Amino acid sequence: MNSAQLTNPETSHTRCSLCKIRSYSFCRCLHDDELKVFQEISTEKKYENNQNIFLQQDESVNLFNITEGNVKIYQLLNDGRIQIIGFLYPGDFFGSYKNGKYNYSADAIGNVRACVFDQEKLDKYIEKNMSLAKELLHLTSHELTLAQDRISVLGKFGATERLGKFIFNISEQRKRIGWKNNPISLPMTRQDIADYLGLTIETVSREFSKLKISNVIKILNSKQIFITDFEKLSSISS
Amino acid sequence: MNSAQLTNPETSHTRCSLCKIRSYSFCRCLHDDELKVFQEISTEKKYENNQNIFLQQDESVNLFNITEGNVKIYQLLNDGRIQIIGFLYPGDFFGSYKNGKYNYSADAIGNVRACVFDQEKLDKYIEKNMSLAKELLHLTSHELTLAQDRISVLGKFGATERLGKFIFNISEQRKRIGWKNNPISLPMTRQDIADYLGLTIETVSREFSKLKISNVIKILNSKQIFITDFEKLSSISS
DNA sequence: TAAATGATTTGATTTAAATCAATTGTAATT
DNA sequence: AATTACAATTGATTTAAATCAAATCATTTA
Repeated sequence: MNSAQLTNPETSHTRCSLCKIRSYSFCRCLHDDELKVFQEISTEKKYENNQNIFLQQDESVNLFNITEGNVKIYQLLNDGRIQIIGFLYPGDFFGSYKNGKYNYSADAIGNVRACVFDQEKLDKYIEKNMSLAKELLHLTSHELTLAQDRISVLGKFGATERLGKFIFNISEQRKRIGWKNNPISLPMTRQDIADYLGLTIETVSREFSKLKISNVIKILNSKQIFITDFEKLSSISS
Repeated sequence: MNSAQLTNPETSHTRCSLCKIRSYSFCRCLHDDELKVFQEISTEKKYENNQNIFLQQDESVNLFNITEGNVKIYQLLNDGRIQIIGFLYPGDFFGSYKNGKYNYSADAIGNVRACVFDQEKLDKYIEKNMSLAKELLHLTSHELTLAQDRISVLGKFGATERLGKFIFNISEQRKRIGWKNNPISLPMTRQDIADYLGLTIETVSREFSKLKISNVIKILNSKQIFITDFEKLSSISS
């Protein structure tokens, strides 16, 4: 459950240029010649299902970029409650910090590969590459708008709207990264969804059943759902 | 309620160098010689109480930096509900956007002065100034951690914890910008606090009363509160 | 000063979601 | 196939916060 594996260094000289998710990732702004230098400052690591990537209280020394699989980032409140901040997908980067500590913990959902950057090295590289600095600024700014939208969802939406928007957003996100967006797979558990939406597992389950009964979705199995009525789903999601 | 005033251009050549809040603001990273060029790309505007600064559906052409007063940024949901994303103070910048539109609306609370930047001009300036680019990246990244913390509050905290943390945070923030942090003034209305905390005005009012009865705070008047027991307030805020 | 308006507080009732409890479903292990 | 363990669903009850309603307080205006 610990100690991630490094990929074979003999193949790593072409790692970035072969990377399938680069066009969704912050490194998309780099030219081929820049890429050769850039890939020297990161290594690819593998994580298995439920493996912890870092904890909130850890010294924040790395930044991560998902190349394969899903990651959940979450805050543990001091009485044990969990709030999942986000589910991350290939191309997403994570590892933001406050006062030298990470601002959340991160766990792998399923098998995960990620580019791991040393924060100081990345910082030095950014210093010499304005386009990367601007790309990171725009991406972080975009992350901020997503977080702000989520504040509205948690502050004002009811359970039905929350789950509706959750499913709708996942479908949109799948389209964006070029995956099939109809039967969609939900890699996370019901408990994870509940901890993400600020609800309990029972409420989430009931809301899934309501969506099923009102013919908005079909539940193929607990991790595969088919959206029957996009129109209705969209209107439920406010 | 509209059309903001420009300050006298004859005094503006020293505006940035005289600016009292620069040490809390993103422009703090600029040297005196850089400042002379920098202040050419912004103008200072005044807004009065409740005046709208921009709307969510507006084309996002400007970025703002508060020099005086308070601003609330909020999202209007399509059925009229309001979620206040944040209360902003001198030194805070705002105006983040998604797809060319602002991601929220912004109103003045009381009298406000703000530096107004043309987004394109600022972008061009950033291009030539790496330290400003990095400062903005770090600041945006910090904003993101604050938004993530707020997601946890709205997802998992009850009414008592929410108001407790709200008061506690304001006190901390006042300390940070060098203002007195005990009798603290709350420039916003109870309705605003409710819309910020994802509660109703009645619940907020009841929670204020509970804090008063349990001798955590004294309510001097509805907009001035004195914190009697920081220890207890801190523990309530989880 | 009185009237009027708006903001805030307090009380009574309702409701959406949490909690408590049991059951069903699914996958892994022997 | 039976056993175990875990995940998900469904039902009954409780509860925290919303809603509905009225009273109080503060500020502006006549």
